[in-house]
Parts: sequence; C-alpha cells; structure tokens
Amino acid sequence: MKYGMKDIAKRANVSLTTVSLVLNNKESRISTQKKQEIKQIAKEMNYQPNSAAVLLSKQISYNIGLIVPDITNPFFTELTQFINRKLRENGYFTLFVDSGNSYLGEKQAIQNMISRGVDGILLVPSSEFFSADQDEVEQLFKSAGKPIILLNASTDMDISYVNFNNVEGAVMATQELVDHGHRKIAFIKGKDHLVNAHERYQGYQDGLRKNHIPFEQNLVFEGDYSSESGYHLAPQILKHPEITAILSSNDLMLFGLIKWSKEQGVDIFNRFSMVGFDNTPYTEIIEVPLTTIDQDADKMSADAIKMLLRKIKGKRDVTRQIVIKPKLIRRKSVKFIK
Amino acid sequence: MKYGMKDIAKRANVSLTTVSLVLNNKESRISTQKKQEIKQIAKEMNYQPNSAAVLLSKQISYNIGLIVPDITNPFFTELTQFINRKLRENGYFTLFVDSGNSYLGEKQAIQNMISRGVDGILLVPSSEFFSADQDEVEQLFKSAGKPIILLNASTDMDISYVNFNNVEGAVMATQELVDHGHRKIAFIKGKDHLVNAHERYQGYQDGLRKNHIPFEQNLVFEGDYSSESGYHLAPQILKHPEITAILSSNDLMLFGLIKWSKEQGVDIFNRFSMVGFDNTPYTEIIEVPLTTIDQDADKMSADAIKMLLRKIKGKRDVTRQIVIKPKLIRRKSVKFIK
DNA sequence: TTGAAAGCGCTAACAG
DNA sequence: CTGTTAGCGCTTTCAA
Repeated sequence: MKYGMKDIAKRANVSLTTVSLVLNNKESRISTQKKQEIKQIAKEMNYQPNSAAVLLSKQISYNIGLIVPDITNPFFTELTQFINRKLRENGYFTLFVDSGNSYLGEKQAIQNMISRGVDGILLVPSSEFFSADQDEVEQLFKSAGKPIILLNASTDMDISYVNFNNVEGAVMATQELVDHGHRKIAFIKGKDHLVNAHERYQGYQDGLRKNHIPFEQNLVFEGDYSSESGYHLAPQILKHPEITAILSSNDLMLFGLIKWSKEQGVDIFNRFSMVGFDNTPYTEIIEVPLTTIDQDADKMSADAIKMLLRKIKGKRDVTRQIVIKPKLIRRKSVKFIK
Repeated sequence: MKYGMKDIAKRANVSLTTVSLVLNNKESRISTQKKQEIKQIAKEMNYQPNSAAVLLSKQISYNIGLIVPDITNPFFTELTQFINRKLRENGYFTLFVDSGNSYLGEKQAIQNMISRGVDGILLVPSSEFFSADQDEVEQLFKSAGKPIILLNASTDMDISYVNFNNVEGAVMATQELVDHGHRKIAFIKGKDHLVNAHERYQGYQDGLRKNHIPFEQNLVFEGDYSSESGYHLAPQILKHPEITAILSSNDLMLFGLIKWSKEQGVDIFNRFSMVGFDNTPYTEIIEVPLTTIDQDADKMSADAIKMLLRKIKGKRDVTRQIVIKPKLIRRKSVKFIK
C-alpha cells in the first residue's frame, strides 16, 4: 500500500501542513517531540513523496536530462556513468536519452524532457546539431525555459558550454608524430560541421605548419567518428605507400581501421604509427596499446554539472564557457620512423 | 513563454474540457472544424503538456525505469541503447540509473523511481542483488506497486524475468575447447550468488563431465565480472603450466587478463586458447579476435519490454519467465592443441 | 505553534 | 455537443 501525507497526518493527529513542514525540515516552531513522532510514523509507513505533486506545486523536479549521441561510444559511456553518479550525489535523477546521433532525436528529447519538468539539461550534441538551422536551435533553447548546457562542443550562440581545447590536442598529437620523424601523416577527420572535428583538423594543420611540413589534401580522409567509418576508410589509406603515420580524430575510427586490417591480415601496427583521440578504455587492450589524446571526461562533466546546478539555483549566471586542456597519453603506437 | 491548456481554451473561446478532449483525441462530438482550429492554436503556441499534472490525475507517467549495474560494461551499454530506443518508439521515456553494482544503489533507484511515478521498471540486477535478504527484496518489489522485470537473471522468487540459458552456453563453450583437444581448461567464474555466474560454472562442469574429463578445483579462478578482476587473476593462472585453455564467464575478465599480459610482455594468445561470454564489441579488434558465447541482448530487451508493457496495460499477466538460447561465435582464439 | 484553504495543470465524471 | 466541477498529492500564505 502507498501512503501519503494525509495518512500520516491522520495517524499523528495533526494537520497536513504540519506534516509537510516537518518532513521538509522547514523552519517552524513545532515541538521537537512532535517532529520526532511524525518522522517516525513516516518511516514506519514507508512514506515516499509523490514527486509529480511536488513538481506541480514547487515547479522543481530534481530531474536532469542527459542527451548523448551514442551511448555505445566509450567516451560517452564514461561520461554518462560519471554524470549519473554525480547527479545522484546532489539529489538529482537522470532522464537519459540516446539521440541516435540525430538532431531530430535531440529536439524531441529536449521537448519531452521539458514537458516532463526537468530542471535543466546536459546536452552532448550530435554531429547533426550544428548543421541544423541556428535560429531554430536558439528558438528551441529559449522556449525550453530551463538551463541547457552543451558538453564537448563549442558554439557562437548564446549558450553555455564546456569543451576541450581540441586545437591544442591535435597540435600535441601531430607534434608527437613529427618528433618521431614522421612527415607523411595522414589525418582522419570527422564531419566538418561538428566544431570539434573542425578544431582537431585545424590543430593538425597548425601542427604541420609549425614544423614546416607542407599540408597535403590527399592525406586527409573523412569519417564520421564511428568505428564503421574507420573500417571503410582503411583500404583507401592503405593505398598510400608514402604514409607512415596516422592521426585520427578519435580512437573509434582507428578501431575500425584495425578491425579491417585484422580481417585482411595486414600488420597495421607495424605499417603505421598511430595516435587517436579520447583515451577510450579499450585502447589499452588492443594489440599494441594506443597513444592518444586524453580528454578528461570526468572533469568536463563535473564542470558542466556545477555550472548547471548554479543556473538552476537561480544564481543569475551569465552564459559562460569553460575550455579544458587535453593531455597526451604516450603508449606504444608511435614509433620512430625507420 | 510556456502555455497551458487554459491559454489555448481562452484563445479558442472554448472550455478547458474541449481542449483536453481534442488534444487527447478522445471520442467526442466536437466539430471537425473546431478540432482543427484547436490543434492549430496548440501548435502555434507550441503547447507541451505538463506531464506532472497528467501523471497526478491519470497516474500514468509514460516513464520506465532502467537500472543496470555498470553502464561501462559493453553488454549493458548495448542493452541500454536498445531499450532506450525501443521504449521511445513505444512512447515511453527512460529514467536511467547505474546502480554502481550495489544492492543499495538498486534499492534507492527503485524507490526513487516509484516516487517519480514510473509505470514500470526494468532491472538488470547487480551481483549483490541475490545476496540481499530475499524477504526484503520481495517486500521491496511488492511495495513498489508497479511491475518490475528482471533482465539477465533468474530467480525462484515470484518475479518475472528474461534470461539466457547460461548452462547451455557454457556447455557449448566447453565443448568447443574439448573439440580442439583441450583437457586442462581453466575456468574464470563470477561471484557465486549471481545466478548467471553459477549457471555458467555449472555448464562448465557439465561440459567436462559429458566428455569424461575430471573436474579440477584448482583450475577454477574467481573474479567479479570486471576487467580489473581478470587483471588481478592473471598471474595466478599463468602459474599453471598444464593449462592450455581458458573459459571465462565474460569477455571483460579476459580483457583484463590480456591487458596484464600485454604489460608483462607475455604472448597470451599463443599460450592459451580462450573463449569468453557476451560477444562484446571489442572482442573483434583485439589482437586475436575472441571466440565467445553470444547473448542476444536485443532479443532479451525486446522480450522484456513486451512483457513489461503488457503488464502495464493491465493484462493480468501472470509471472512469466523467458529463457533465450545462446549462440557460439567462432573467431580466432581457439586453436587445436599442439 | 498549528491549521484552513487556495493553487499547481490536467482529467473525467456529470450536467446541461 | 460543450461546459462545470471535483479531485490528483503536495506546498505555502495567511489566519487563528
């Protein structure tokens, strides 16, 4: 059986108000004795507040929406786990949606979440997000009426976000390769409209320039961050005998490449030096552990949550953006050129 | 600005009821014209129903709770993604919680979800779940007052579940190894109280017996399904020169073993034939692709959802259990003994 | 120190 | 065919 405040009030011979007051630890001059008693009864009856009712009257749900493009991507998996835990520690619950990497999915998710009364939303935008009509997006955000924060993305729009410094990361990665004597470095990029993809591409070019290595368009290959796309790109890359190293916009695409090589019996690790992006966990168990750019997902999440909770608590926080420094993790996939 | 039914009613010069009726597509003799008009206005005002209010009056939230022990485990990741999508297709939203593999986490999650008015819960129990007091668990389920279904687990309690036939899977795996000439087969088991772990252990023993191979207690090692536990078990296993093959209760523990070997420079793939459990995606990109037992997570999820929605819709469904046949996926980690 | 009552946005009898 | 009204469970102002 499910009991409500009314039942407790009856059992304790007090009014509904009294019960509400003590169960919410509100300032009041109710005798300590009565307080104890009421709390005791509530416990006995296994009282659980009906949050729909609370939401309706307080307009606070203690629910936060989380939208990621693809939970299957280990980087997002870790992020989700961390956010879920952190939110719970702060008394919030997670409404989770995997947008299926589509803007439509994101839009529906946002509207649904708002309709469900979330107090705020953490959005890791898909690659489609930024190719959607900017005005529509801003409209969507405004009409939500609740704070929404972007993770793992930057934007010119008047929206708060926390992101990594992707340019810097890619420069570091490129430098690492150059330092090992590589000059013909292939780059696997993501779709252009994704700001992160763009920035990593930018960093790759900057890194080349810094070292006076000419940029060659035919050494860049475009995937979509999925393992499959790396898989499909593999044969094209292998066609270039001059390439000695590969920098990939993320680990996953490298995994696809590796899978293909495995199937074809080519010794990819011997053929190329490689560095990835994301420091995805499986990077450590593959044949030769991958050197990669670590994006501290936990820090990003923590910052985003802090920001969101501040906004929720009504601190008239202006739009802010946080940019986090990436780190190079050296493992075994980069070798000196022969 | 956020508009409600009242605003629409005012704008359309009709009563609240009328609006509610047409927006919910209820049987009514309201002129088609008025219906169109109202819907039009609703669209213009970007009306989004307040689901707290709906829930409060209808007692239906169209929210389903999903609890998994560890979203980081690729098997659960895939499950989560599938469930999330499937539920959305059915008009439901997912309240997600990573229980951190603890019974306390699960209990809190359940209570929280109920308090938030979910219509039902899909629970993938942690390894702690079954070591909790059975009576308390049954009590918890009863007091929830909403249908709860177990995934990836079996139980004697009066609870519906869908699970794989783990015994059969483990027998198949063992047989595969035996068929390749192995007789000294190590087994990495999970914690005993987890029924699945127990069943896989059982299957391993059955498989041995069927082939008249004596069971040896000192060839079995206990982990907890995490990659770390495999990592820690590695040195112990390597101490046994007689072992030629390893059957692991899941892929993850094998991954841990591989990681350790990598660090120590031992050629683990050459040393042992191995078969895992779960057909986790990364199984394909590691040095030598893993032979494993495939558990069709999508089928399991689909069955569980179907079952749950039936219960929610009030079909007085009795407690039912579904058991799914596993499949052996042959890759490269099993070789004939020399 | 405590209680009555209005209201949050929507649904569903019941009346008209 | 459409409107009135009484809740759903809880919070909060105001009064006692």
